[in-house]
Amino acid sequence: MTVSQTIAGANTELSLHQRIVNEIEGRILSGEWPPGHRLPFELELAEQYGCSRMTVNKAMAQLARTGLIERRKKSGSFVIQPHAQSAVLEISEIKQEVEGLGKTYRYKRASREMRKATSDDRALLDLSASGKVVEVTALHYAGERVFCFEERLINLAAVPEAAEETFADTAPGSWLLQQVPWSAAEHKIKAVAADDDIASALSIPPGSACLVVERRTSMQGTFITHVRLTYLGSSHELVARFTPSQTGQI
Amino acid sequence: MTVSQTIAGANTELSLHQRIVNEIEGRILSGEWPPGHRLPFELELAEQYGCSRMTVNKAMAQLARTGLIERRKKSGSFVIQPHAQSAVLEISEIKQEVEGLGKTYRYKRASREMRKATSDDRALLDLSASGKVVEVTALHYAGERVFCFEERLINLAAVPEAAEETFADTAPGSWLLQQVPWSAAEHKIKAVAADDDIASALSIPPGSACLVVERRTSMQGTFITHVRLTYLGSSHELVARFTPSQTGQI
DNA sequence: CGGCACATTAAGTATATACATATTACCCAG
DNA sequence: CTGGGTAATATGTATATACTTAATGTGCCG
Repeated sequence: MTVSQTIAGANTELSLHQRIVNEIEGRILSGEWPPGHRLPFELELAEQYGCSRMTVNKAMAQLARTGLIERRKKSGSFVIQPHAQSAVLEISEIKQEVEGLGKTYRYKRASREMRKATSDDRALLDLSASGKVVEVTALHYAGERVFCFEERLINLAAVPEAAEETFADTAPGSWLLQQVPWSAAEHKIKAVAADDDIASALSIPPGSACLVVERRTSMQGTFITHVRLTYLGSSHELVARFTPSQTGQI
Repeated sequence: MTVSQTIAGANTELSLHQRIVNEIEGRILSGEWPPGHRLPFELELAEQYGCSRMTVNKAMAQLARTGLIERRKKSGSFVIQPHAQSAVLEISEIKQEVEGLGKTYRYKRASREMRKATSDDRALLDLSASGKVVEVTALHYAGERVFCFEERLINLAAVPEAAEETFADTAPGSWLLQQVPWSAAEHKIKAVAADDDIASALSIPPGSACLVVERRTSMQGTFITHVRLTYLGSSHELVARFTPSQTGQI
């Protein structure tokens, strides 16, 4: 431990390039360096911090990846104009969500059907050829109350193992996570009035406001599954957060 | 242009460390390297790619930041267990949203009031001391139709300039973007049935399902503004995407 | 046989160096 | 004054090197 480290205090045990990131981020967030402002050149910062250009470069590259600055050769680095607000939406599994509320979770399959893909199915899964699909509908309970109604389509061409699975006891969401570890997903979130089917499934009056989350999961370009989750509207909310520094960590 | 570059084809003009990121990402996404799998050591990868350890390190650091792998000294790097799905929700300004639909955008202020913060206001903005706030309600049109109803609170302690602004012609959202360039935000998304006020503002029958987005924007710990946007439910949907590679880019 | 010092290993950080690339600025010829 | 070629410049990428740090394993000695 050198003397300078002891003096530094709080910021100790942070790498230099991370400290540079933090300080620049602070200046941008505080408005000291407003959008459009040109930050010092790498060599200038290197001199200020008494380090090499490579170290500064590492910091600047990180800031550029998180979208706080834009870098132009020969011109320098500039604070970016805030465009669209983007926020990170954490979509946890329903079981965790329910247990997070302190309720006991229960799963109940309502129906399961295997069939040749209809034109509706093909639209939802972006299928060109006519393959087979499995459709599962299920209920997720929080305590005695229905929490969420699930309607799911699984593309059998992508997940042939789904033909053997009844989903009587396992929720298709967590089952699929075992089969297909990582994927890209596309979500649509909307509010709808409950139709008669949904109303009876959720035991609410027809016409009630419900939050609907539709997710389409793909892997390497082909769609695996499409799911529509219908929540009892007033009792459920999604939370999304935006913090510039963690952008990296989606 | 060397011969090898010409042969490479599609992947040309990608930096080596980015190519390494892509290939490893592919193996993880395809399931070839399942969660928990230990990837080759930096030195092994360096040899495979015929490059230095630094280059591999850059790639691995990026994968670690995006949350695809976890790195442990002396042990190696491991594919991470899939936790919660997180998706990036792009929340653009309403004007852009409307124009993206090919409709003409129009803004109309409904009311504006400056007052000492009530206890409700203080709860929404996390105010401890009793300061002043401005409350603005406004309508956003898409063509002839109301698209969205806005109810906004602005913390005057954080943005004193708001006292002088009437918001008769400028939407508070875009105005605030000028004043407070960068910030963190927290969103809640839910479905509600329109009460009488909302119903008359949006000219829909009371009880209709509406999508509500509530956003609380903070800077350096203090809350700037709270806004509730009420959309005509069935006509509007939010879209969120998850792609592992871009996690960095919020 | 148990515990602790020490060596080993893999990643983390930082540096100097080198060359590539994109873009701007400048200067000179027409 | 204008256009185009060229030099200067800031970032981008890659390398070899060196030292640090944390975790794991090993072996020695009481």
